[in-house]
Amino acid sequence: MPYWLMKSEPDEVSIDDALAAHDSTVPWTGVRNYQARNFMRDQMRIGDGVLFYHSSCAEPGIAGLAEVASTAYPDPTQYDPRSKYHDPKATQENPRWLLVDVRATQKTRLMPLPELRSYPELADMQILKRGNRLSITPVTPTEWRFIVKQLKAD
DNA sequence: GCCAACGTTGGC
DNA sequence: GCCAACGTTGGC
Repeated sequence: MPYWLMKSEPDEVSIDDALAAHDSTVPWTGVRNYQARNFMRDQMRIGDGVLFYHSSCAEPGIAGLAEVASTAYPDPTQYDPRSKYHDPKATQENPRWLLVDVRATQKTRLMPLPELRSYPELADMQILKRGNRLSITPVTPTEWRFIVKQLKAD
């Protein structure tokens, strides 16, 4: 079972927002990076584990756990001229951008970025690498188990 | 607000 | 296909 870390700006969709949504499920709109899109299209499967990460905020870090709840399908915001995610080059016949549904399963304590950096076990996490900007990154089973264990320890 | 890092664009 | 310019991300 693969695992993922997915960044969301809590001003847009926080873990609380996701838990409050119908079925605790939100469409992961707005991914506009080909590598992240390809992860969703080619590798994500229903039931994959997701670390719900808050980014671009006062205290960035892992804020909850979630799971992939759909396979990839076209992101409707690409067709909406009023959306900031609008892409004039996308057509119904040839969608450029995809999304998956994500179901939040639990809010955890916040595990802030400096704490993530403090664990030697997590030194190879993509999110911690210099210049990392990808909004979706794979997480190894070992990293997943370690993080979940830390989150449940208190 | 700053700025390093990196992806995309477009002229050639 | 190269690569400079530009735009965006995201932590600080």
